[in-house]
Amino acid sequence: MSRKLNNTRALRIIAAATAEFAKRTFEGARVDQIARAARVNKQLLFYYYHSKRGLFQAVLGQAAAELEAALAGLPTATGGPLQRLQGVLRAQFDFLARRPDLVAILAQGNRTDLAPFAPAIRRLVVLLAEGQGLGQVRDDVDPHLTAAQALVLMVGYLQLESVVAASAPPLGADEPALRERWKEAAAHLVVAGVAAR
Amino acid sequence: MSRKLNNTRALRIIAAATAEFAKRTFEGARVDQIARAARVNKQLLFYYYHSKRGLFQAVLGQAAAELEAALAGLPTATGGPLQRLQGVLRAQFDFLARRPDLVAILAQGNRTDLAPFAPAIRRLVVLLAEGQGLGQVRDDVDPHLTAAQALVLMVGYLQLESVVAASAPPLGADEPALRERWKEAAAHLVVAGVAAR
DNA sequence: TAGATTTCATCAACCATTTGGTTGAGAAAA
DNA sequence: TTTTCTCAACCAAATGGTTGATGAAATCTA
Repeated sequence: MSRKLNNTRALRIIAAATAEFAKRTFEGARVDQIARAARVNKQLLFYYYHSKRGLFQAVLGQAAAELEAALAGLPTATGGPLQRLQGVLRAQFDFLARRPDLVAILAQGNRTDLAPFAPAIRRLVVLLAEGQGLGQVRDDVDPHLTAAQALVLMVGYLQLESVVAASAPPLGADEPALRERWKEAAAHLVVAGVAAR
Repeated sequence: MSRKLNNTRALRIIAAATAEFAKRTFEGARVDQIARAARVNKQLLFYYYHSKRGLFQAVLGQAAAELEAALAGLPTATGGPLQRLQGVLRAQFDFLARRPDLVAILAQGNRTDLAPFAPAIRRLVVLLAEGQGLGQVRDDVDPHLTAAQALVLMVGYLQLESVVAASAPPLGADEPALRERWKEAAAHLVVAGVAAR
């Protein structure tokens, strides 16, 4: 039962650590608290991951993997490249919005590690290039730059949501939630910005 | 000489604290290090600001004030609302890019405090509304939302610059630096996105 | 104005608590 | 019986915060 238990516990540890690192930042996170939340002895963390930093790397890696897997599994919309682009943008945003912890972790990762958002960007780049091939996306658009803009629009919003909410909100009671409106506006801005006229 | 000295030291403290908080996050920042960098006794920090958090609030307030002052002093471009909008976008980005410490501090502030980027957004809202009045900005554009998008595009980039750089960079040697290209692309995206057709 | 006193500003030395990390030993598999 | 896993107790270092004392202005007093 050790293997099973081990695995289960390792998962619990990663989950707890993800939450803690996301909420409190690497420096702010307390190893003790992670252990308690995972219902494990603190030493187990060091046994598995050697150090706080090692644990964080594990969390980061798993978060990146999760993101990549989720993006790969997104439903492929139908229609032309522009419509598919819009669909992918919406789906990516929805996923990121549902997993703010991943966003927080990965955004921290950028300081130490390589780009964990790369798969998300790549996906967009492909669609944009495809659109250019079909003459539906303007040729003077740089797919990489535009894809990165789209990502920043999504990730940046999720990190600054309270700023946006605090400064923008004359929003009627029945209006769609700010987040939904953002999603639509961002997807629209990108698509409209690259569409060949 | 006490008043002068006090003031000078207070300034040094704020400066040092801004740098430290920006680089290492509130939790990661070490009071000791701030004191050393400001060449003051550690206790002086507590004498002035009572606690680490208090010091951070002071830093945050001063950063917000600095941002507001700088934005107010931006040169007003000439031309129609759209051109002025583009000018303001460029100028705001330039300023924020030159003061990454302010960005880092203010972005942290959002978790605890009210929106410190509000003045920047307001400025954009005014221009957009003006453009709508003149029929140069589409009526279905929500000025608040669009202004926030522009801000996220700028601030988000500065926070995720390494991600963007790591995932996008097939950039030729003589091309303008990534940051410059981003500035232009972002300003263009926003302006083109709202312009009445 | 000289002196007394109160207030402001500054510091070195401390301190209680918390932190990441160890130790050594015992279960449980293999 | 060797390897893998788990834990309670421990520890040195660091951290935010405190104490008590001391120049030096500013304020008051005679």
